[in-house]
Amino acid sequence: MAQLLFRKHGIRGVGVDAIAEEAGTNKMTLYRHFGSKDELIAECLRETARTADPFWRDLEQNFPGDPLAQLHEWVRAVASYASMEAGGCDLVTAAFELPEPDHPARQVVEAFKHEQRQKLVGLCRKAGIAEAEKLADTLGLLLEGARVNRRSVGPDGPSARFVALAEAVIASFSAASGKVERVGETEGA
Amino acid sequence: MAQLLFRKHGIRGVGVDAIAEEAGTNKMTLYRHFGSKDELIAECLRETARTADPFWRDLEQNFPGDPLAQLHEWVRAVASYASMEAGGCDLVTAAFELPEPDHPARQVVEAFKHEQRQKLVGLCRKAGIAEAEKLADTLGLLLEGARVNRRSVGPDGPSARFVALAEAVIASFSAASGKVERVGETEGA
DNA sequence: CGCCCATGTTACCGATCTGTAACGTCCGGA
DNA sequence: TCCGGACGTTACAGATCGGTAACATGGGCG
Repeated sequence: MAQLLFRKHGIRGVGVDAIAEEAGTNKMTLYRHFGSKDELIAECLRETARTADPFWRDLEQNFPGDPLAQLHEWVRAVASYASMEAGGCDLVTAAFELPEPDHPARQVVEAFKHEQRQKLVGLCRKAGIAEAEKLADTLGLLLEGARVNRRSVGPDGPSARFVALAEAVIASFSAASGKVERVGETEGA
Repeated sequence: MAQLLFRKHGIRGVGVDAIAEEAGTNKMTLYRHFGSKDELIAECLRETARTADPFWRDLEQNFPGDPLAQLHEWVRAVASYASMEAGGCDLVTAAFELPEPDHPARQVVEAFKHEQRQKLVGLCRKAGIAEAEKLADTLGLLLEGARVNRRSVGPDGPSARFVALAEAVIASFSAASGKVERVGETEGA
């Protein structure tokens, strides 16, 4: 997958020749299929975005009818998903590296982000959170921040504590929703 | 400032000629001063990082001896700081665009991130927050996520609600610290 | 077999990029 | 006035990149 190359050298730092070689083919075939490097990038991101679908499917399948458990599992799963190095973060990286507002990759990124937010809001709502959108946005930004922080300062920074931080946020929103759960579980420093 | 060009076209999308023209000089002078484009980038980021110093100075100066007020002002200020388009976000962008682990710019980014985290932890501690590091990391990741989200999906996404989300988090940590303040202030959708 | 079409290969174009060389220019200080 | 150092300008080298043209190859199918 070309995403590995993009991650290592940056999208602009990878030539079409390198992509073709990594894909086991050659440049001409790539151009016959995608027409341009920008379209190739967009298709790569579409495929990356699709990796989130089985993720949500497993969530519903492993905890059917228990949205609160799904929410907690969401936290755990996104944290461990490829050590937070893949998925949404690659899309954000692309958005950073391709600032042109009309780049085909940007529509992919925006659609993906909007879709993930909607799913997370729905999960929070079904879990009985009063301020579902507020919690979903908090968790979404926390996750995005964690992924970005990991990429900028390494895996030993604050991103390593994402699960604990997210769980604390969920606990406070659950408490505010009247559902008295165990809150304030603190982990060792 | 070359950061404007970097923001518009990406670091790798801006040639040294363009930087020189924007700086009102020419390429040779830039090379005579910085030696290479990578060093020029690093120096740009160092200067960008320095813009955070007067920010913290103003915080201490406007609310002397009131760390809790400084914490709330921190939230408000980082949200409005250049509409969240500058500062730390440029450093993160650079880290994304320059994946080489030994690039001189990466040390600048890591040092800046670590320094900002230490300052925020200190502020939370002085504000009487029990789990100061936990709150500081939550706020830091929230901010990072908000800046990144704004750059990837535009200013109308979840990043627009950063202040409300951060305030809610601070309130929950304040409540957990025993300081009974007004919590759960909700803003209109 | 003979055809077709997807793929592989090579070479190339034009543009752009980092970085350098050589030379002209100008200004401030002794 | 003279000199030195910083700056400006032009041209260029070497490399890489996106994208294209022309042609060879090979396998599936009638």
